[in-house]
Amino acid sequence: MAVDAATPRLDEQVCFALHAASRAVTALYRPLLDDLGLTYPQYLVMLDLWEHGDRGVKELGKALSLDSGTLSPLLKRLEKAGLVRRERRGDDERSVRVTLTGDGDRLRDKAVPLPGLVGDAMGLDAAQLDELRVTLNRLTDSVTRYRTGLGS
Amino acid sequence: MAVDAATPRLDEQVCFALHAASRAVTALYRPLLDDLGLTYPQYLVMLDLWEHGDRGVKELGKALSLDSGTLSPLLKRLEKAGLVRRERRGDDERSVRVTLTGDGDRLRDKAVPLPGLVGDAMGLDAAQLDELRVTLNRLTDSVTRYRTGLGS
DNA sequence: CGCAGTTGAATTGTGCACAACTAAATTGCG
DNA sequence: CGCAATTTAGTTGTGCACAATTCAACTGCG
Repeated sequence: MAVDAATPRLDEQVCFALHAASRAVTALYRPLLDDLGLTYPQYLVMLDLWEHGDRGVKELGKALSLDSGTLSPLLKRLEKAGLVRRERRGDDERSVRVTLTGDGDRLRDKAVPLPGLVGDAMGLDAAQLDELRVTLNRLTDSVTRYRTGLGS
Repeated sequence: MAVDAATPRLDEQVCFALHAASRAVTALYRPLLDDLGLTYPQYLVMLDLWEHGDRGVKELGKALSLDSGTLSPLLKRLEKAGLVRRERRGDDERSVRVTLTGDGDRLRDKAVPLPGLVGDAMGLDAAQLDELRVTLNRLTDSVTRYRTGLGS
């Protein structure tokens, strides 16, 4: 074999395929989310709030794997847009509770059709999408465990 | 069915699984790439240069799906780190040729083991990784075509 | 009670992603 | 040739990702 046989090739890297796919999907969402006045990460936060209604910053961070350095300014922008309220909890002044406003709650209706549209554009059938999601979640779990110490 | 049956659920979204997986893999690379003095996007650029040796900014952008707004400052940082040279072409002064320096070329050896390490951490066997890569590339193509006009 | 240690959010700083715009070089057409 | 249209990088501005730090609020232990 040639000496450079081991040189990593860009188009063979799963990591690059992952990176590219993620950016492509975000780019597909962008014009749709523009109509709702949201960015993609803001949309993920709203999805969580629509589902759970009432969250601490810490809880959001855990659900989305984001830290306060990302969430704090993002939540301030959502607050400025009138979609959420942020208030210190009475029982623990350290923690901030994030709540949907009326506008934030109503925005949900406009968001309902998005996943269907995006799913269609992916060019995979329901079974393939399901399998992909399962595989990606396994990969994320595995990588995260690996990364956070435990070797397996 | 309940009125909220259609509310998109975060953990059912393929887009979120993609986003989370991509960030988890980048986070796994980070400490490894720190040893090479590279960030993950810089590593992708170096992969392309190790493979092709000599590239215009435009070519890099096409290969990595990045525009000059991202690449220009990134390439300047690589130049400052002594890994690449940037020079205007003689025959077309608009275009900038990016070349590896000796240090940039030598760094390749240190990068060879990375994909193997990361592949292991993903917890999937070779066949699953291969299938995942193919599926992601199909998805990216499909989404990109959809996004850039042609409906199919 | 008092204080060390922990926890939760925010801030700061670096770098990427991308849209919108600028500016220079080149191409091609009348 | 002369100029409009195109091509190529770079710049500016906004927002996300994340490390490192700060600070206040809380907890628990002596």
